[in-house]
Amino acid sequence: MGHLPTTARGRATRARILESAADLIQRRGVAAVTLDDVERAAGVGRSQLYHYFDDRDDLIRSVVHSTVDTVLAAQEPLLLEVDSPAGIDRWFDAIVANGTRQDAVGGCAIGSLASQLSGRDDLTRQAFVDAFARWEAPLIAGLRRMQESGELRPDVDVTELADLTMAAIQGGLLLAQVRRTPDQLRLALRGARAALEDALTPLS
Amino acid sequence: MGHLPTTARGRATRARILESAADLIQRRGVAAVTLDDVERAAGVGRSQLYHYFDDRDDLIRSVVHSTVDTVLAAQEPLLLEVDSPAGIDRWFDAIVANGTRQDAVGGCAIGSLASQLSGRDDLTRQAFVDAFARWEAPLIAGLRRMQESGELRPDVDVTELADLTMAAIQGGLLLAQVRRTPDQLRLALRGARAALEDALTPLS
DNA sequence: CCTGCTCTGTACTTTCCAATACAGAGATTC
DNA sequence: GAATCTCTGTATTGGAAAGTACAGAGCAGG
Repeated sequence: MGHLPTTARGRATRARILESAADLIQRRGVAAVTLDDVERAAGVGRSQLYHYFDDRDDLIRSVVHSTVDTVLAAQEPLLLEVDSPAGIDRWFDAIVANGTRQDAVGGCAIGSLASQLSGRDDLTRQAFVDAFARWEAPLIAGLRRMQESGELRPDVDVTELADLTMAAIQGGLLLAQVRRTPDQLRLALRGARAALEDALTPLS
Repeated sequence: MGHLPTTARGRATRARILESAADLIQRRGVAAVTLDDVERAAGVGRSQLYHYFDDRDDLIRSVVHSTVDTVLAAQEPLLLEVDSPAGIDRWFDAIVANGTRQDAVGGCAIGSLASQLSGRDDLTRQAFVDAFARWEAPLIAGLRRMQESGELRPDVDVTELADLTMAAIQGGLLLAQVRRTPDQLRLALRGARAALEDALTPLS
């Protein structure tokens, strides 16, 4: 890992590099982004890149971590409320809305990176394992609260339900990316929603 | 597109190039595969590559088409029988088995390519739209037969059910690739299976 | 101010890899 | 069996992009 900045200016520069790189990668894919591109987009020189990052691979890894943090931070408020059907609906709606943004190519920022890079080395793959685990944790916690409060049948495995939901999200986003329409994402989420419905306790 | 081979030897060489390239790409990702790699793996010289393909991009496009054909051909016998719960189970089992193969990194050959390349140009993206459509068609047809025979409720939208299933498969395979375990794939498919179960006519 | 640090700008070197050139081997037709 | 295709091997070129060198600017503490 390259030098971490100590001054405010340094932090701003490093952040700007990561932001630009993440944006470019998100749009064009990891392979199609050169260091020159990043420099131009971030308005920095070559020396800055190598001041803050060891090499290109280090930059990519940093982008992965940064992207994961950004995505999770953006969803955090919603993820804390996934302990009711209504809360889950709000979360799903946000995912659909995000996947429908005009500027977005569609697809999941994390999922896209994962399928591009998880075959690279085990360290990188592990980063995605962690990312998905962090993403799933609040969902599992929310479902567990629902189970404890009696909303969810006690015999359902909440981790399985969460895994199933994550798979639906990822698959839906991938197909939405290919077809450039959120329809299939909506359907996939509806499927996950149905699985949740099944796990609810029959109306008391 | 480069010259199509006219002799048996030529066909064998072209096929060997495509096979090696597809294998390398599947394992390392499109970006990490060089023409030298392909040459070495296929045991051919540089001139062969440029004899059968215009340039690198043409080779990649050809790999995409070839991969789609291979995957669909491999599943064809099972896909023709997805007109009963048992047939669908057999299909799902095959997908899980395929994702669990020792040599396979996991992930869907088509899905991985799609998320790497669908952002490239519209022509490439369209290839994946077609691929998924071709893949989904026999499933839709099977479900429709089930509906006509009364096995499936008449009010369910079979294309929605098929879309949902494809999303589950893709998401499950992506997560299986990241976690290197088929567990999540199995769960995702179980979710799709449950959605199907819901659509069956209540036991007569 | 001056000393030592972090940070930045530019020009250069090196490596890698796609693409080409060209000659030679193998096949096919008449 | 000569002529002309298709196919193959090796060596080279050209360009792009990663990585390096080094000097200079900005900013702290004494």
